[in-house]
Amino acid sequence: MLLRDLVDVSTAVAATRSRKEKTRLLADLLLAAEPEERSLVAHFLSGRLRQRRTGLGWRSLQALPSPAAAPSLDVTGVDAAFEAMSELAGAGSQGARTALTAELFGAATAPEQDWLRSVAVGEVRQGALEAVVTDAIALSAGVPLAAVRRAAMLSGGATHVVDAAFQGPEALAAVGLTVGRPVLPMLASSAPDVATAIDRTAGLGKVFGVDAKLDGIRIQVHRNGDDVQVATRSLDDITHRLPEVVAIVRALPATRLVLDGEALALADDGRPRPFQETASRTATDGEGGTVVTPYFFDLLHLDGADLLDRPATERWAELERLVPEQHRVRRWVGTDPAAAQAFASAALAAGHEGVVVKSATAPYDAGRRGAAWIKVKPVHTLDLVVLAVEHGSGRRKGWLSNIHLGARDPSQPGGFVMLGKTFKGMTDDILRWQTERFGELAVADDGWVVTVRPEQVVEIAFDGLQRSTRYPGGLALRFARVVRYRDDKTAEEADTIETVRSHLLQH
DNA sequence: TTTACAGCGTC
DNA sequence: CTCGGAA
DNA sequence: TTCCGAGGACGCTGTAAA
Repeated sequence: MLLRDLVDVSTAVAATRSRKEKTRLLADLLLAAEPEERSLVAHFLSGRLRQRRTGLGWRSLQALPSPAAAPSLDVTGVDAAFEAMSELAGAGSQGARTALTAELFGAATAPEQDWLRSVAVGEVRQGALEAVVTDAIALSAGVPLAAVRRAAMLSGGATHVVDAAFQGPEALAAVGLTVGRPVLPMLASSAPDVATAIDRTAGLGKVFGVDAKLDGIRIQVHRNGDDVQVATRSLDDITHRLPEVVAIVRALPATRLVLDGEALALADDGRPRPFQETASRTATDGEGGTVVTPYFFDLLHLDGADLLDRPATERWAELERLVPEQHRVRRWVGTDPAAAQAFASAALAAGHEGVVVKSATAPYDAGRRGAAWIKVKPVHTLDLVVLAVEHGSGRRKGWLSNIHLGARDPSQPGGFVMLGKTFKGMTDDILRWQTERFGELAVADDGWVVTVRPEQVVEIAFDGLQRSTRYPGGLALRFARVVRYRDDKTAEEADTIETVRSHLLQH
């Protein structure tokens, strides 16, 4: 299949907002592909390469050769080129990568170059990613969507099941949980408080569970005999980085199992260390000084029995039989909202991030973010001052979007210290308003960042503070988002860096 | 040999 | 990871 | 309800540049 055909479809998909129309366009292209190309085409249509890393990024794709006049590239050749780049390593590899890039992009027409750059940097914006492609796979193969979805979740993604889908419903149905092949993890939606979470997940009078929410990294552990694998949330294999987790799982009294949990670094007193320490340890090749401790909260398979479709209470019971308490997430089960709230407070007091309220009856819905699991985390707020704002891109082009946030700090030149940026929590109305407002306050514009007079106060919600080497205060906000602009406060009434530091002490 | 930076993954 | 818009 | 896309902070790794 010519790349041109794929790029044309991507352009058409981007041009319509109708999800059904997008699905139809994608399905038609899958049907037009040769059978051996279908999986690759599904990757490309999902906006992803088959290769996990190519070494290509925004920077290295800035300067490109002149585009070709006529299309000639085919999808298999493009995949081969990216594969070659992904295999480059060692001295001189950057030069070789540049040469391969020039060759590939030089053979591409202008629209093909645009698409190639987008897919390489992971920014294909066509209003359709894997979920819509999953619909398209079902439509083009003539099999039920639910069957494709389920197979995709259990095999780590839709692109893995394209061939099975085209073989028919029987082949799809045969795709099950396989020990040793990670499944997409079940996700949690969120609620502002425990009572709301209970209401949404169970309802009054029903049994539900409440898990402590640990601030570490998600791990999915598969064991087949002595063979143990550890996967991250995105199904990356990090087995070699976590030998202590491997040893713990290998010691469990079973031979075949799949566990879901969280791993984190602990202080000597057992309290969790800051997330950054866990992240550092789990991102490091080889054993570091920090030890990570696994805590499991679900069991998907045990010695030949798939537990995915069993109600949560049954999976929890099996988990309790298999895993000793010291490696299980703290869990409360009952019907009393007040007791649940007390458990949540205790979890916070123990240094955890919050809780996850869980349906007692729901199956393990791999890859889904539904009402069966609902996380609740406390929210902090500060009144900060906007120091600058960035021009938006994509659907925010033409608006001033990402704002730079400062706290009052008399010791700093200018009187403010920057704590981070945010683009979250802005409605289109707010975007319109702030575009006008910061236009009035602007004192400089380098084409990307507009510096403004520090006069506008904004109420910012955030999840916590982290140590920063980038920002002069040594602190940065985690998950900052706009709550509202405050026109009732002047910049002199905004929060100070000392107030911010006091938040750190509370935590 | 050391430093800077881009790419990539975690949340 | 969070949030708002849209189907 | 589900999906997408707007982009945040950090830290590790490998290569190029100093």
